[in-house]
Amino acid sequence: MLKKIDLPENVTADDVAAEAGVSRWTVNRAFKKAASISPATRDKVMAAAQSLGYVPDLRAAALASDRSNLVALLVDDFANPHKLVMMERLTRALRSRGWDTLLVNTLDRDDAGSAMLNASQRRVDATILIGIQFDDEVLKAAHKARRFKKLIIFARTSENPNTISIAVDDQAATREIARYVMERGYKNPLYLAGPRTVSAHLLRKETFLEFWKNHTGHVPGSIGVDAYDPILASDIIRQTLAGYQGQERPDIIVCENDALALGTIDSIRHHLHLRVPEDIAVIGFDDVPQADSPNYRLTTYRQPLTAMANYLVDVLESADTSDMDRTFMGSLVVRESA
Amino acid sequence: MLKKIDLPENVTADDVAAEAGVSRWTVNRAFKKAASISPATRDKVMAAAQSLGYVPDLRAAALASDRSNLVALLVDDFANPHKLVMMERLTRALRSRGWDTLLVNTLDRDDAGSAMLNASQRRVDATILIGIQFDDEVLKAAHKARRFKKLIIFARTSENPNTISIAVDDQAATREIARYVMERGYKNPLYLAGPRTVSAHLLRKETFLEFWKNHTGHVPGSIGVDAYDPILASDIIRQTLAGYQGQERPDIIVCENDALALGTIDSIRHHLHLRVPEDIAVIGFDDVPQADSPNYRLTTYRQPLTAMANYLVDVLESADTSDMDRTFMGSLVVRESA
DNA sequence: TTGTACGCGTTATCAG
DNA sequence: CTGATAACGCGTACAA
Repeated sequence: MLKKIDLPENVTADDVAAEAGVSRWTVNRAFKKAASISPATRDKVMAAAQSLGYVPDLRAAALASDRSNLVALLVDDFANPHKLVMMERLTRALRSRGWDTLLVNTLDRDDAGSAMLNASQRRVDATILIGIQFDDEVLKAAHKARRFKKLIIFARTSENPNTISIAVDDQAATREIARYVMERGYKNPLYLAGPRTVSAHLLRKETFLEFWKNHTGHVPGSIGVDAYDPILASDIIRQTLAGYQGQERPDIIVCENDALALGTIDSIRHHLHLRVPEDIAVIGFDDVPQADSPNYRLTTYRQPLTAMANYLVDVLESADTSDMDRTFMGSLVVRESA
Repeated sequence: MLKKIDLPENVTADDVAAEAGVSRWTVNRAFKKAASISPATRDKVMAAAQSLGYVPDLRAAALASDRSNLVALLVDDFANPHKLVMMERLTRALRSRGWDTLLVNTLDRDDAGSAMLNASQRRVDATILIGIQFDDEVLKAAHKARRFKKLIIFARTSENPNTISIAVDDQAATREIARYVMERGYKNPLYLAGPRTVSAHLLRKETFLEFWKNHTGHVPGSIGVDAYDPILASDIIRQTLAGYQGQERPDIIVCENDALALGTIDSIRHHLHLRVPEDIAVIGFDDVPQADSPNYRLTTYRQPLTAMANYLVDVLESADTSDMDRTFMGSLVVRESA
C-alpha cells in the first residue's frame, strides 16, 4: 500500500536539528525564552524550523516536564450572560501570558465530579471553577482524590481551605449597595437571591438582610430562584408581586446579580405594567454589557474582572500555593434603575 | 532534604498493575471500552485502580496514539450573546461523546493566525471556528501550513474547499425571512449587516436585497457595523434614522443576527422614541435567549444548533474528511417584533 | 555554549 | 486473553 507522500509527516525537533545541522537539544533551546544559546545558532534553528513548518509539541513537553500550561475552566451556568464576560476576560489574561484553557461544560447537576475527573485526566496545572454547582462536598471529594495542583474559585468567595478564592469582597460590596439603597430613600426592599448551593453564597443575601435589620429594625423580604436565569427571575417576580395587591409592594428589588435583575426589570414592565424605577427600582450585581443598554440602564456593582483575571495568572505562576485567597474591591455603577 | 510523603506521586498504570497482579497492558485494556479482556480481570484491575486513585493520563495517550480527542474552539466575538449558546451546545455535544474542548480566545484582529498556531501546538484533532475574523487568507495560510487534521467552520457557510462548513442554509433562511416580511405587508425594509470579513458572509445580505429587488423592483437600503455588538447596532440605527426626518422612514429593519436586532430595538425605543413593531418592526437571526424575553419578543430565525453540534461530532469521528459540508434548515420563530 | 542518556505514561503490534 | 517490545516527542539532568 502506498504511503501518501503529500501529507507532511509530523516534523519534530529532530528534523529541524538535521536541517539546521545542530543537535536536537539545541533546537529545543532555541524555542525556550531563557536559554543559553547564541543568537546566531538560534537564528539558524528558527530558519530551519520555519522552512519545515515545525512547532513544538506541547503534549510531549507536558508529559516530560509535568507542567502543561493548561488550565481547566469548569462552567455550569450558561444562562447567565456574565459568564461570557468572565470567559473572555479569563481566556484573554491566560492566553496573553502563555496559558491555554480547557473549557469543561458541567452538563448537569450531578456532573461536577465527572467534569473534574475529565480535567484531571488532561493533567491540567489548575482547575478554575466559575460555576455555582460546586458545593463543598464536591470540593472535598476533589481534594481528597488529590487530583489538582490548584483549585481556584473565581468570582466567588469560598471558605474551603483547600481552595484558592479570587473574588470581590461580597460583604463590603453588599454593604455599599445597601447603604446606597438606604440613602436613596427606599423603604421596602425585596431581596432576590440565586441558588443556595454553597454556604458562602449566602454572603450577599445575609449581609444585605442583616445590614437592613441593623439600620431599620426590620428584616426585608427575600425570595430565590434555582439558577441565575433571567427567565426564572421574571417568573418569580410576577408570581410574588401579584400577591401583593398594591399594599406593601416593595419599592426596590435588590438582586444577587444582573442576570436576575434584567429578568426582574422585564417582569416589572411587561407583566406588572409598572415603571422602573418610579414604581419599583431594581439594582443588580456584575455590570454585564446589557446593563448599560438604553433599555435597562441598570444600577449595579462592577467587579474588577481584569485585575482578578491577572491575579489568577499570578497565582498560577507562583510556586507557593498557600494563602493566596484574595478579595478585590469593585465599584457601584449608578445608572437609572435605582 | 525530605521528600513530602503526603503528596501522592502520580499513580500510573504500572502501579495499578502491581497492585492487581497483572501486566501494565492489561490495565490499559481494562480502561478501553472495546478491548479483549475477561470481566474478572477487568474488575480486579478497576478495583485496584479505584483504591489507588488511578486515572489514565490523556497526555501520554495522545502522544502515543496521535489522537488527542481534543478540539480547539476559536472564538473572537464575545460581544455576541449567541456565542454563549453556541459554546454551550458545542461543549455539551462534544463532552457527552468523549471530546474535550480547548477554548482559544482570538485576542484581536490580527491574532487569528497565532491562535491557530496555539491550537496546533496542542495537536488537536480538529479546529472549530465560530468567529468572524477568520477570513480566506487566514484559512489559506492555515491549510498551507497543514496544521490541522480538520478545520471546521461552525454556523457559517464557507466556500473554502479545505474547510468543513456546518451551517444553516443562509439563502433559504433569508428567503424565508424576506418572504415573511413581504407577506406581512412591509414596504420599506432596511438591512442591517455585520462585519464583511469573509465573502460568504455576504450571503444573507445579498440574498435579501436580491429577493426584494426581484419582487418589488427596487433595492432596499442597507447599513453595516464592524462587529455583532448591540451597542454598535444601537448607535448606527440612531444616526441613520435621525437622518430620515420622518419621510421614507423604514417600516422594518432586517438584522443579520439577534445581537444587532436587540440593539436596534433598544435604539428605536429609547433614542428615537418609537414603538416596535407599530412604528418600526425588527427581525433578527439566531434566536438568542433574550429574544424570548417579554421585553423584546423578537421575531427571528432559529438554527438547529443541537443537531448541528451533533453532526459536528459525527464529522470528528468519521475518517473520511472529504465532502462533509452540510447545511441545515432552521425555522422562523414568529413573535411580536415583526 | 552545546551534546548525551534516560525517563515521562501511554498505545500499536506482535508473540504466546 | 495476556505479556512484551518499540515507539511517541520532548525535558531534565549532567557532561563535554
